[in-house]
Amino acid sequence: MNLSPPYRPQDSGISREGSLLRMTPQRQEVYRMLLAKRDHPSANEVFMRVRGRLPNISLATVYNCLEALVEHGLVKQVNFERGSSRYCPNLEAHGHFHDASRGVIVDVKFKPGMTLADVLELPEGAVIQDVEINLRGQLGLA
Amino acid sequence: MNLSPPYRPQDSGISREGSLLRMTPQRQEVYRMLLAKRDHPSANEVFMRVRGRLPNISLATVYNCLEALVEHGLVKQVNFERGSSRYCPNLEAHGHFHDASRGVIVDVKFKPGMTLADVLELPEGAVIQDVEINLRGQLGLA
DNA sequence: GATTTATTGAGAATAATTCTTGATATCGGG
DNA sequence: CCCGATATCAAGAATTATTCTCAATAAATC
Repeated sequence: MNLSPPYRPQDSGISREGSLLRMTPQRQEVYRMLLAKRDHPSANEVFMRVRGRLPNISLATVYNCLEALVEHGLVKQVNFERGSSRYCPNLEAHGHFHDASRGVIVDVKFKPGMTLADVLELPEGAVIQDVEINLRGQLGLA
Repeated sequence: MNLSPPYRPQDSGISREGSLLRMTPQRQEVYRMLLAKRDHPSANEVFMRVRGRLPNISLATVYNCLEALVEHGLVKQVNFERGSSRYCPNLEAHGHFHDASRGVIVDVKFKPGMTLADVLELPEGAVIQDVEINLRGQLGLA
């Protein structure tokens, strides 16, 4: 998979879910930025970062790209309370810890072999499509 | 604690957290509605239900009341993706399962004695103020 | 009882996101 | 390779849930 511009049709087809995702220059750059700095940026933050390489990109296009990446399973959308959505390229099952006083969100791993089903009484016969675990608080000193 | 109108000052003082909450007729009615039908209504749904008894209440006041109840720990605010916030009077630690095809949100209990800390590798020394667990999918036949 | 503070209701304002539209770009079939 | 069908883009308008502003009322405090 080639993520460098210029865009060439043969770059298309990145996806982890149903249909293929056409990897346009805009989507490439948005995805690249998410991989480069994994600090859970908002759409607007992605917009500002991406403008360095694509000065003509619009915020609406950033939203479109993020939506496409999320729909194709390359990126996770993270929502804390009613704040703006944030985006995370970590595809492993994990939660998020938000320290508002430091203004950071960090990934929280599962203990090896553990899942939510080990602690929750899931409804009988339920099919789970997606799980979201959000913690709020203060990180330790380190 | 008296939750019936008319409002009398001695009804004040309901709270599970820091300062006391003045239990005005509006807050009473909003809280009463949440307890009466625990289907995780949005602010607007609460507004419509509360109008039966308080025809002059405004949506802004419903938001104010919900905010006050949440701040004082009597009600939990539940957020799914970017939809409107929903409100839940179940104060036990629990998660929420959202079945979009049925349009319902159900509470999901923890297994006895279990907590998130049993499955997550929490950051060393972190102080957790709040936890949110949201599941999306389809409930079983029952 | 007078003064201060909190709450209410009505509507305006805000913020994040989505929608609309016309222009471009890509795809697939012949 | 050319052409119609589709997809994507950018710009700005529109939407939606929520918050803010402010004058009026109510309750708490002095």
